[in-house]
Amino acid sequence: MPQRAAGSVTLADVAREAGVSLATASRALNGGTRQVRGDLLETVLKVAERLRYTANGPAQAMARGRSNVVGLLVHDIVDPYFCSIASGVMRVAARHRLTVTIASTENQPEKEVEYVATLRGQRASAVILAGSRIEHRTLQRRLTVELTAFEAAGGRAVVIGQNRLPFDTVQLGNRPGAADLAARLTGLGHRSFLVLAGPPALLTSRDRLRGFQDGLGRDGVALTAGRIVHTEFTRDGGYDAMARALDGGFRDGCVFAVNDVMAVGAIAACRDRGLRVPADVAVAGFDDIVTLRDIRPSLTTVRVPIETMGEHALDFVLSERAGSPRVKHVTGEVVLRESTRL
Amino acid sequence: MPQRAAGSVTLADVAREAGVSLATASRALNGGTRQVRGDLLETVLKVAERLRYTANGPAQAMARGRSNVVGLLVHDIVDPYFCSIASGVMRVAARHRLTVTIASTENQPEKEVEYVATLRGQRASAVILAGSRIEHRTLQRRLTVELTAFEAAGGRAVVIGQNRLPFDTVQLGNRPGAADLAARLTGLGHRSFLVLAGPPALLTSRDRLRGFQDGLGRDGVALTAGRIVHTEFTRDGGYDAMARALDGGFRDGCVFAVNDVMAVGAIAACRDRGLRVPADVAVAGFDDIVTLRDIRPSLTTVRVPIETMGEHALDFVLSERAGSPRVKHVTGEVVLRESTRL
DNA sequence: CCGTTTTGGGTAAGCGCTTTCCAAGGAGGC
DNA sequence: GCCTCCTTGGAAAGCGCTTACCCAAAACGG
Repeated sequence: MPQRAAGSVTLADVAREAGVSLATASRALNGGTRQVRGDLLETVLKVAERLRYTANGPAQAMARGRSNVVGLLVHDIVDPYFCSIASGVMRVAARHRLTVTIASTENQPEKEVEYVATLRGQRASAVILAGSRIEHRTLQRRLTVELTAFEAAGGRAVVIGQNRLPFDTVQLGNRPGAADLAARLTGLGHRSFLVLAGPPALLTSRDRLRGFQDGLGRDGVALTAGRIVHTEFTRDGGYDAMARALDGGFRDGCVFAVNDVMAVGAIAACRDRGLRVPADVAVAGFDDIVTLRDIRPSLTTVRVPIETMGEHALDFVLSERAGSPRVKHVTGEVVLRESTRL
Repeated sequence: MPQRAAGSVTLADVAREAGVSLATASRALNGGTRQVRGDLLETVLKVAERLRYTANGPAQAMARGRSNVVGLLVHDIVDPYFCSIASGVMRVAARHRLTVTIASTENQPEKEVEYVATLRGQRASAVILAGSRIEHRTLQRRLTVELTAFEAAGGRAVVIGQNRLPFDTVQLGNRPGAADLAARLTGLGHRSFLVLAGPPALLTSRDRLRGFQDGLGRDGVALTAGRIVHTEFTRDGGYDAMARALDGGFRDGCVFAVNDVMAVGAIAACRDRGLRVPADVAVAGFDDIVTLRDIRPSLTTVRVPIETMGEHALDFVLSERAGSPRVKHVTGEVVLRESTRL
């Protein structure tokens, strides 16, 4: 048996000191609906305060069969997109005395399954998947199984991004957002396009690419296969892909990088090759990352209410479970800036 | 009593199915030093696998008197500086099967005390304070009391930043770093300086300011009080302070913003007033935030191994407690780039 | 070949809470 | 004034694990 940790005050101490039973002390401090007589309540609270009592989280979690932990799964914690989601989640969580634990898959989607299992073990009250879904049947099926087990064990699962899993989802309108962007760019007079897309399996990237094609198609502009470059979903991915395209002879067109950090990489690649943006090459991104608003030329992009998405996700967690999975739609808004001026 | 959560497999289930006692099952799956006979071990592992058993975290934590949670306290999770620290901490944590919970004080240092208390309640194995210490006797005393209680309860406390609290500390050489920067800037020929400092109480800001003054002093350059502007430790703070300085007539000098995001704000303010950097105003920052490396003009700054600091912090957590607080020194390195070219 | 260690399985006592169940007392209703 | 209903305190049964302790059997030493 572990020795009693020194200096740790238990509920029993408070109860004894206050001259009430354990049950009463519990009800006074962390209880639910049951009433406690006014004077007793006050005494207990006062004693707890005096002894600097803090409830033992694990013990509460065990007795209740549920902890107050919300797990947030991201692909990369340094990516400002995920930071913003985390910020939204944490702000709402703090208001409801929930603890947020963050785990990063480091861009290995198979780790999601593993982390959900861990969170199930922790009896977490919810798990929020913030990373893009991917096109991978086996993996997504295993994830569904694990998430179902998680919900069966009493937790809540919420997905941010694509509505591909049978759980409450905060869905971002990637496709319409990208279509709008395409329309605005053709409206500006652009006719020759290049898309820097992420890994082919990444749904966020696919949707943005497809939406962009939708938008171009409506204006009768075609995007040939050669004008789609797949790369990493990162700044360096954007840089490399842009560099390759330029070395392959691409000039005088408009580049759509499927996210802002890739767009920043693309601009850097252009600059390193002596090309001016937007004079020689126009560049647009997606997300409107706040940290990147000071990039010059300022980036044409699609503004996404990222923090709000995190807040919505936690709202799902806090609300009653619905009969069937709910979807909260969130839309982006095109912001034209210098990087695509013609 | 909470009803038994459906679909949740307990260690007892595994033991029964494997035909061994609870103790043996426990020792086979999560046990410490005690040996389990080979065949039994194998059976237990196989059964656990088949039943998809996951240990109940809270129960383990309660039985052991300690959870495997590490709490990370930051001032603002969207700030890339803290993201990088979190990244370093999480990378090491994942290797040691530790769970990281992040809490943001939202720049209200008094919340630190509160969060440490919560973590004590969670029986967290460690708490890492990542935000800058502040000059505030009462608050720091209360924090020390709380952290001492935390360690008395068996946890580990680690501080990143200034060595002001009697706990293991990863100390960043802000003062020498800023002094080096000052030396290099005077070396470049700069003679007229302006410092955009953070809130007066923030030690990170104070140390960088003081170090900068040290460095200037060695080269016989003085910094008058009028040339120090206090502002928020953020991008917008940098913008506002720079704008005020320019409106107050500041021209033709070198601006040291005590961190990179403030420097970015300062550059934006210059641009908005039609001033060129570095031709009209030179600007330097501190931190070398990766996300900001694509800002043009590229930023002269002091490179800080931020992720490494997070890693060191967790190394402290993982190592044995020493007799007296240990300090790991980390230094910055000046990187001259375009923004201060003369 | 017997006494002494060592090895390793099992039993059961907690860890610090929550919550069910029971009982006692008070408030109303007739 | 008796019965019922409501309120609220307390006793105690867990929640799912870890581990101290016990004990049988194997290993070892002389």
